[in-house]
Amino acid sequence: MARITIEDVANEAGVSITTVSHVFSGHRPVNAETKQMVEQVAKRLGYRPNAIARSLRLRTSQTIMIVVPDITNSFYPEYARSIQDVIGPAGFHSLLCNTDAREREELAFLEEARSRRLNGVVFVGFRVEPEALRPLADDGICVVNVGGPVPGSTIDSVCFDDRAASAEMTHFVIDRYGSDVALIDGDAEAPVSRHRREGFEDACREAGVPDREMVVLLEEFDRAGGARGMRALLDREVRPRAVVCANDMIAIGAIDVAREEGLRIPEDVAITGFDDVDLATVVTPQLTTVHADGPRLGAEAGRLLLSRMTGEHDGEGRHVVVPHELVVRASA
Amino acid sequence: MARITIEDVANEAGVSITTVSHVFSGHRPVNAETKQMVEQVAKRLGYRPNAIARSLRLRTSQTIMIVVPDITNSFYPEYARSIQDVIGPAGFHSLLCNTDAREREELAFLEEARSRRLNGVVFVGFRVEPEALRPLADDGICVVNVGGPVPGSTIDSVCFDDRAASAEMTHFVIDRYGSDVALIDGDAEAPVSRHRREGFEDACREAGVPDREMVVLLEEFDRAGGARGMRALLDREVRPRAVVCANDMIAIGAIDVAREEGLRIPEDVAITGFDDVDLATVVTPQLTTVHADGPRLGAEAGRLLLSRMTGEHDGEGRHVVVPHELVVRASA
DNA sequence: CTGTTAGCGCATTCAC
DNA sequence: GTGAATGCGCTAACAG
Repeated sequence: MARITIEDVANEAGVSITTVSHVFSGHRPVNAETKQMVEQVAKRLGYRPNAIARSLRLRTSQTIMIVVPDITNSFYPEYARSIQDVIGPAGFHSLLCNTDAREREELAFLEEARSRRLNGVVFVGFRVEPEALRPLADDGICVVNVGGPVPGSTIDSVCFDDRAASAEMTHFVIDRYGSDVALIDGDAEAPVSRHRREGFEDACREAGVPDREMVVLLEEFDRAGGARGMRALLDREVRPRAVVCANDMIAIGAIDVAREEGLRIPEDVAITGFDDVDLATVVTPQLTTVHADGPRLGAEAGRLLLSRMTGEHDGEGRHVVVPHELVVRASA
Repeated sequence: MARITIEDVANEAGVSITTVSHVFSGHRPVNAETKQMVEQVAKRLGYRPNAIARSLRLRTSQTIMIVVPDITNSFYPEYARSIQDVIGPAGFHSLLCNTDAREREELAFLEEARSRRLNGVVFVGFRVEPEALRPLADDGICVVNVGGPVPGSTIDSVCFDDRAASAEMTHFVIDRYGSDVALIDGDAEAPVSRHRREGFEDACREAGVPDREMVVLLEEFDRAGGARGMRALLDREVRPRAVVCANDMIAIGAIDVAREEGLRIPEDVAITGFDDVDLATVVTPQLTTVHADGPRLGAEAGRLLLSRMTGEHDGEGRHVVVPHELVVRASA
């Protein structure tokens, strides 16, 4: 129960703690016999180096924090896994943190990252401005924002061109089904939703839909939100011919109620998603959606972060846009 | 860039570090004015207590580790989230760790937990015996194993009765479609798969299926594994009338290829899942499956862990079995 | 090749 | 009500 320390090992082995330290770190040559002996003693005693003490001394925890809004949306686990795949081999650990898209949690995790002297943070913010990341960068924490750049900082950023993608999808839908189209968006404030909404509006305007006739609903980025939105849409006097959804989960929810109501998809209503998560090919009909490559996004973010943490890159923040792709399947 | 320490604050405020420490901890009364002043200085300087130093001193990190085999299977994120929901309010943080069901990773995380002097670990092991948890318990780490108990230890455990559930499902299927039934299991070694396989075999035997005619395939616990398994099954001379799958992801994969082959479900083949993840109600036809309540499992695990970490309970490990339920939908 | 020593930043025991 | 001093366990000068 009383933890074995490096000192216990040193005493037992009859050497100094310095020697023990070095047999573990390899930072300086140690006599082969001594080394072996120390290793044996350590094993016998069940010694485990105290990572906390080491972190304190080294002033680095070799760990990063991955902040996501909803771990329940499979887009994020895949994305997170991909980050881990790139930073893990370099010897970094990671904390996966779920904010539920709440401002308080977002801020709390950011503070937490400072407290724990983390080496890096990859942040998907829904409530908090990217500006909130500046203090971290000032503390020397490497950060990449998933979203827009933070000018004049060392903060890197990665994103999809959500606005363009959403506009493309909307154009596609209008071409096929006419301008009687609605959007079920995911969230009033989150940057993603704003961008996807703007893209939708861009396309509508270009198609000559007057502003006042644009149908935009704000729900939540999940299946229940999609269901609510679809119900609201079906209650209207004129039902939309096509429904663009701000992500796949919403689209699934929309499909749920469309089918409940006996509507055929896409014959009666066309429905599109966004993200192209696994679910998209599980629903019937398979979702027409925007393929937003989560793993790719994560890998990109991981690479940026890693190059900064290793010191390979410093200076002004870089910005990379990950390409998306329209995937036309059966739902529209 | 140079981190502000408690000493900086003390100097700037013209008090001792002891005082600063106490205004933050509240562990001893501090003159109201002094207190306010210190707080102001701290804010102005952007002081953040160093959690690492604190952990070293206090010998507790207030954090736990949640180890899962596949963060990409939505069962686990939901489960993990639920653990966090119970331990978070008590002031504990958590690390979510993904092993990809690999022995090396499982062991590495366990060691990691010891190194980091974590307060608790909730472990879902696929490769490593529960016995491997003993050293953690010996170190004073609170641990709950998701699976069987570890006799004579302070390790708590939670599980579903996988074997019974699997047998129930198999019985149900045999009742409906006859004894021409196959199992696509998920993994040769993992305890879950073993139990689900045993349940399947129990039921087959009871139904009079001779051992040598039992069809049991071992694939992986994911969609691709299910697809492979189903293809193998369809290549056989006599195709099974019903296919029991060891989890929902496998079942989805099986459905994918059944539909590709133009088979009707359940008219031509019945297919069942296990877990009842979100996907189960997204596929067509909706999955008949065993509802294994991930959030409930997590909550139970979290409760056990918390009661131990707070010292409310100590002594012999407790074991709780979370009830399951057969959910009959359209696929069988 | 090995050991002594000085902190890393904080909480806390004594002493005042 | 406040402060000085000690040590949590470890690494890395520095000094043999």
